Amino acid sequence: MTSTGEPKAHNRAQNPRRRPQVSLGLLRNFIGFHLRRAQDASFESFAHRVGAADFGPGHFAALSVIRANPDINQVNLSRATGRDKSTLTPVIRNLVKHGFVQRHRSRTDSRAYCLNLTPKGEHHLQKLALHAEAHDRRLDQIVGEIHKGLLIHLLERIVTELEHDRRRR
Amino acid sequence: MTSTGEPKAHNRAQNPRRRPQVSLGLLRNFIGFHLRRAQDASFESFAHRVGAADFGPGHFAALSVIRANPDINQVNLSRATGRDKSTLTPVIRNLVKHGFVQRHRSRTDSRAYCLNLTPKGEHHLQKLALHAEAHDRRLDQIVGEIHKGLLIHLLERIVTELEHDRRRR
DNA sequence: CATTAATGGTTTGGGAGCCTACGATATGCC
DNA sequence: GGCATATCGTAGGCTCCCAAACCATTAATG
Repeated sequence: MTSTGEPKAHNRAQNPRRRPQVSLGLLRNFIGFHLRRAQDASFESFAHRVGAADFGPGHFAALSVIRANPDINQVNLSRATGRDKSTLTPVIRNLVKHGFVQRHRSRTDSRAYCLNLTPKGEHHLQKLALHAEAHDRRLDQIVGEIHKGLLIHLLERIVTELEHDRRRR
Repeated sequence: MTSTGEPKAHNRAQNPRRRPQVSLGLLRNFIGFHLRRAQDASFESFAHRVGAADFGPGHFAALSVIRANPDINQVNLSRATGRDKSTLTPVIRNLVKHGFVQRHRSRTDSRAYCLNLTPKGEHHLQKLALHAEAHDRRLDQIVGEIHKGLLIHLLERIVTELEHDRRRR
């Protein structure tokens, strides 16, 4: 009898306002559930490091990929970061407005834009990268240096395999 | 020169409409990024298995925890599933409306509700669990039986450690 | 060429989630 | 008992995301 909704009065005196012990039931062994929890926690931690004044992780991902792929267009950027292209529209508008990204039409395909970092964007990304590295060092510390490679490998396998499933439908 | 935005005409003939090779840059080694991708992929795969007709993973998580913790209240449920209590309000309303969950006021705390599965809810959860187990078996297959325990352990460590950091702020 | 199909980008609509504020009740401390 | 504080549940507002519809342009096919 766990009685998580009906607290017993007698043990509140021994240990006031303690968190009740809640069982996860079936969820306990489900990878998907733990993925979600870990992702939420990681996101929150990163956002806190960067500070609400700056931008969210989405901006960091976009800047990072744009930097690594000069003249990338928005569809390829969206595929690389795993966000829908329509999600990227306001993000990029913001980055351009702040002068971090410069955008010009492709000369070989007049539908597409070419995205590039401005010097200001480079500088901003470097600043963000400091936070991101600190964040990642903390994660390294948690999972252990030895396991980091394995963890990333497993996560990548999950992504590629499930997307492969999806394509086969 | 990767040229992701300016496709060269001459290699399109050799290999038409292939996906351009995009570098992740700094993101490559960031655990947080891969967590997000894996979570997205897992979520999408699960949702597809269950089918849009039924409910999403959030409902499955709620039902699973309610089943494992009779008379649990909404705050404890929200903490166990990692969702804000206000997020749970419409979810629970839905579950009650469909007759999966029964809700009554606690007799020792008239603010709180006591949540329990109805027989119909039990049956529905069992049906969902079949999908969830198939989904999880696929994930087991991807990460390998050997690594599953380690993966879940690492994900749990990330959650507990980062939440510990948060509490120390 | 002309017509059809595919692609890049934006807009719109809806869902899910968080945060804040609030009313109602409970608890702690005089 | 009486007041301050904490807690349970809900409502409103906001952000983020995806999916579908759409326009403009490009590629494929006859």
